[in-house]
Amino acid sequence: MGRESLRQTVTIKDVALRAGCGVATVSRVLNNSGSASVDMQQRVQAAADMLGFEFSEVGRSLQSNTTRTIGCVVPSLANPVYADAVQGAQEYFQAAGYQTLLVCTNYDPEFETQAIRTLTAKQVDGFVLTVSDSIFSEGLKSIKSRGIPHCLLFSMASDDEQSWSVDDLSAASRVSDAFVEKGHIDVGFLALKFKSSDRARQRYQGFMQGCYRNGMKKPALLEINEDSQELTGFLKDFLQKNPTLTGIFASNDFLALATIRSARALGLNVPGDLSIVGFDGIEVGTMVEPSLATIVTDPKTMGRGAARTVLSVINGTSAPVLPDPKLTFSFRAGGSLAFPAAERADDEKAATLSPSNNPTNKNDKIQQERLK
Amino acid sequence: MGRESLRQTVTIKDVALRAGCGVATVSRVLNNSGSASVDMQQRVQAAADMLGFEFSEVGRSLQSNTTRTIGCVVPSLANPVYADAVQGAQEYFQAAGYQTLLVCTNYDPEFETQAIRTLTAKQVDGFVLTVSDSIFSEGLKSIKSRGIPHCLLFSMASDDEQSWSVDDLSAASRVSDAFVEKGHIDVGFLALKFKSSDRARQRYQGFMQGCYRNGMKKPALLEINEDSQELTGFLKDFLQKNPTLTGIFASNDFLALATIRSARALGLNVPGDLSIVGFDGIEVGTMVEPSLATIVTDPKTMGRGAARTVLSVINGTSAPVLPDPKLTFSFRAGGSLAFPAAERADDEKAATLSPSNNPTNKNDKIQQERLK
DNA sequence: CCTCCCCATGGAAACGTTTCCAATTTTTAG
DNA sequence: CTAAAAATTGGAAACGTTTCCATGGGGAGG
Repeated sequence: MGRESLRQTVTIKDVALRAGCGVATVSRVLNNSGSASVDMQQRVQAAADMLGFEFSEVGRSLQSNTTRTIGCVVPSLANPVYADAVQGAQEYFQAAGYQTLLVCTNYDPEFETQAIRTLTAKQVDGFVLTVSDSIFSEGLKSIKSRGIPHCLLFSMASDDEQSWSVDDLSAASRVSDAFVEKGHIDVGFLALKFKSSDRARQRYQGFMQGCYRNGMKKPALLEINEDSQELTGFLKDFLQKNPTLTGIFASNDFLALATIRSARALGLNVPGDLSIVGFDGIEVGTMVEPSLATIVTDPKTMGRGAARTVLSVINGTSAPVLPDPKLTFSFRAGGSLAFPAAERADDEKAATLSPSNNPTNKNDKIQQERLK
Repeated sequence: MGRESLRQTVTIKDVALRAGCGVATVSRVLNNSGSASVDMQQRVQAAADMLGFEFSEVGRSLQSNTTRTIGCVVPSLANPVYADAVQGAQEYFQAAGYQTLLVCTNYDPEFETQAIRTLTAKQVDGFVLTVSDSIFSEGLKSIKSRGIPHCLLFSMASDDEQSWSVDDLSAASRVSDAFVEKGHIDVGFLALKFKSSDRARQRYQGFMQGCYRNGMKKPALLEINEDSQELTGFLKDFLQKNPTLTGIFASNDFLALATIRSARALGLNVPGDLSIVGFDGIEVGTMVEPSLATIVTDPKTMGRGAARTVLSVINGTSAPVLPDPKLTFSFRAGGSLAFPAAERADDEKAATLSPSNNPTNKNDKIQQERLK
């Protein structure tokens, strides 16, 4: 097509020519490094302005062996947890003069490896990443072996690295407390993409431990892989196989909301027939009726934290202290969790009215504040 | 600190040395360009593997004047519309071998300008952007004047450029139809950050036109700037100033959900005392009770489309055809919109039961399918 | 056996910067 | 006024690629 393929780009040479000096001088003036006479400064400035000159970061990168670019690898932006975390990281990087190269892996480990390889070739100065399996991740291995500064996000860290993440184990355990407080003994765990998510597995494990500790039954696991379209069918089967179940802990809030919908479609009353607890604490959880009982987290702070850590490694400054694991989450009560129907008569009012207006447990709220 | 600042990076020279040949040969072999003997190919391959060589994209970029990187500028990822659009664009770019440099402007025009400048310096090959004002955007001007391939996303395009966006005008007008069908005459418009969003302004204008066409009152405008914390207070004032209002069109779904919550906090019944309609069609809108009446859009497709357009400009291939404006949205009925209380008695059942299970208007659904 | 071609190969230039160093000019001190 | 010190300036190398071009060798056709 009629495309002018040569985008005229004005370089430091053009400026030097226009200003009648050497390129070294232009570089010094425009970077405020080294010395230059007032006259020369003006000539160079004028020439640069006239030509609309901008430094080419590519040339600079080649020379400085630095790109001021960070690779950011997350499973998906469809999950607001990651979207918020990325936003937090990006803002911090931007403020520090770094750009963010984003890749979504769609929870595919192979894709993750490939993406990390590409970003490495692009010479990113560092990485912030959520890997699907921090032990077996090829990409993470390669990053480590090359000694590229990095920080994990929502992934388990081994001893020699840092991770900003929610204490999934404790948080899930806390959920079992919430269930037992409301008299639930027999509850299930529902996860999407259990196989390819460290997080979901951690939560299940923590939940199992908590249930054990609280003397509850070992939670049955329902694992779905497709998008939640057919959730209703799966849920039906699940409930038939586990007829004594009174509650479900879903591994994230969307799944929890979808579960509420599916439960209703099956003619069940939430929380009367089935209590639901989510994980993540997305905002809409407070807007729905009944409000969603959930673990609330602060993804933006996590993202920002990971960004801080990476930059501290790059700059050789001291790393920010990771938050106390116990403060990385809090439990938010909500109308979706209440006493099972049999014992429910006298609690109905309290369960459906009070949590929706003031859903946050006071202690937990304080914790959450201190995290920021 | 004790940081090994020199990350040993193995270059093409090292490979050449190891393989006992010139750098040109290495380049040819590893790129499969030009010819090379079988023996040489093996030696080079072996050397490269042994050293763990990867091309430096920086060196390549300098040489080829191409970075295989696209700048992606959006207001925020906190809004799932943009998050989805970015994800769609990123996936398409990734598949085509391009990386995505992400910047969130937080709706700040100055920041937007700055970000575009930075990305330009980084020599991105193209841009996908949502600008806050497509007419006055400094950044957009500079992109155009430099002739950098770009495509707008959710922004009004001038004659000489392309934009993948929802037809806000028609969509908002369609909302007025929905209101009037349910017997509303006097409704308001609620927007967040009205000033700095093309979109909100377009929607208001379309809504006004639609209301006029339908013989409704001119919609009152409530504009809030802070995050929705104090929405309840603002809403109270607004309703007191406009006591005859029976419905509110919120400029996005989150705002709509927040409005429902605030309305309830004020003791109002939704939709009985106040009907609410949103915009965007986020998924949770179908999960809440009452389900949210809204305009549904397909941000991921939009993002992917913008990506396609940009790449077509870069490659000089023919641009994809933009979707018919009428197919960029559809109206989804929902329990949050019903006849006002006075006339509501006999519609109550239909309004609260039917839409929640099968919320999509049939015609609109077909349109939506064809958009993909 | 002699040409002529084609294939294989490597040297060197170019891409846009920064920075070292040497050369020249200006300033300062004595 | 002179010498030394300081400031100013430009040339050139280096960063990691790709690609143009020249060189040399081997095979095919005569």
